[in-house]
Amino acid sequence: MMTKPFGKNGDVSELVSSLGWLEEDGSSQDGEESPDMMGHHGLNAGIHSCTDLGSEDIDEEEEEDDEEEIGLNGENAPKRRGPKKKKMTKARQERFRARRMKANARERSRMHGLNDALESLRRVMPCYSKTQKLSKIETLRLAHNYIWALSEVLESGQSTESHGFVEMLCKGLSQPTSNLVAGCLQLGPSSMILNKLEDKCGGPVLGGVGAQGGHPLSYPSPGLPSPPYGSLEASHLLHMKGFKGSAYDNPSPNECSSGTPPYDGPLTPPLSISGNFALKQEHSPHESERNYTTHPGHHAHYLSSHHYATSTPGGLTGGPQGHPLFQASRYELPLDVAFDPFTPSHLVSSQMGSI
DNA sequence: TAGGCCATCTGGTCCT
DNA sequence: AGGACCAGATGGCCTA
Repeated sequence: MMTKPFGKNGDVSELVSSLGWLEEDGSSQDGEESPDMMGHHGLNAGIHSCTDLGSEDIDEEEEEDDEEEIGLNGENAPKRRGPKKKKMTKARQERFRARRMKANARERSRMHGLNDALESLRRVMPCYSKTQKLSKIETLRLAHNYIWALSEVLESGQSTESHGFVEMLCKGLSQPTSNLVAGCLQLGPSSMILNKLEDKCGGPVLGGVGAQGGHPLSYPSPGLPSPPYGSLEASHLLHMKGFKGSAYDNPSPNECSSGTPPYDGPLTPPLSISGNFALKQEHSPHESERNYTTHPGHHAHYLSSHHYATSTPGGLTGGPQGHPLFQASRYELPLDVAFDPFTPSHLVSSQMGSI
């Protein structure tokens, strides 16, 4: 397992040793579940945790000191005052290990449950592919956008086939994910919007297009750990170009300027979840599993070399030319990618009905 | 090689 | 006391 020496975060070995993690010769007790794993953590955490653990077991120490206590300082060492120095007897080590292993198993199980839930969420996302999984963060963002977009549909009656709908879905997503979503939607180019945006912003849109092959609507996102996060909020696009009456008339605090956080926090959707969605319902429940077989050749390569959508900066257009929503007229999708904005709706509507 | 994403381990905190 | 939840740390894997 993880075998990393102490020292990166400070000298923990002394602390560990004082607690009995190390044998007298200083070697680690055991391998996989060795408590020396604590040394991997920050020094502060390590210190606190170790000392806490020490005090925690003081009670039982009384009963075991007799059996295995080893004089660390030798026979002639002066007796120390104050609280007894904690020693990790073998029995305690065993108990600790058992406890820790149990906790680890629980934590694993918990995380697996979380991942299962995330996978369930992926399946009801507008764009689902078994092989090209959305990353966790992208899944959550897309889910957020999806709810938001559907709410907007209810609120304004906007078509789910509009560019705006896709733009809502893509808001704040990484370029690859945006490409995936837009590609799945099979939307044609919309250079008009792009051009107008460029006019407004006085140049290539936020450095996203051309040279770096970024999302035409993307802009730098210094605050986020992940790559090209940040497609320009759809509302910015349409609002500033006078798309009155659209779903994007809601004011946005952001303008067409640099430095705007790509995922600007709460996009509180209108809470219009009381009724049923008036969406296309003709898809069978299994349609989300259908395959798109547009360009199998490319797909094979794509699928073999990309696991997560977010790890494909070139996106589904397979190149540096940017977002297919505006720049491509055809899309290369993974073989098993399944998208339509309506497929999940049968799930949504059925679930909404119970609300 | 750097960066992104992930699983896992771990200790702390809170709750029952 | 034990479990759930959380966040930090770490290493592995993969891709550009």
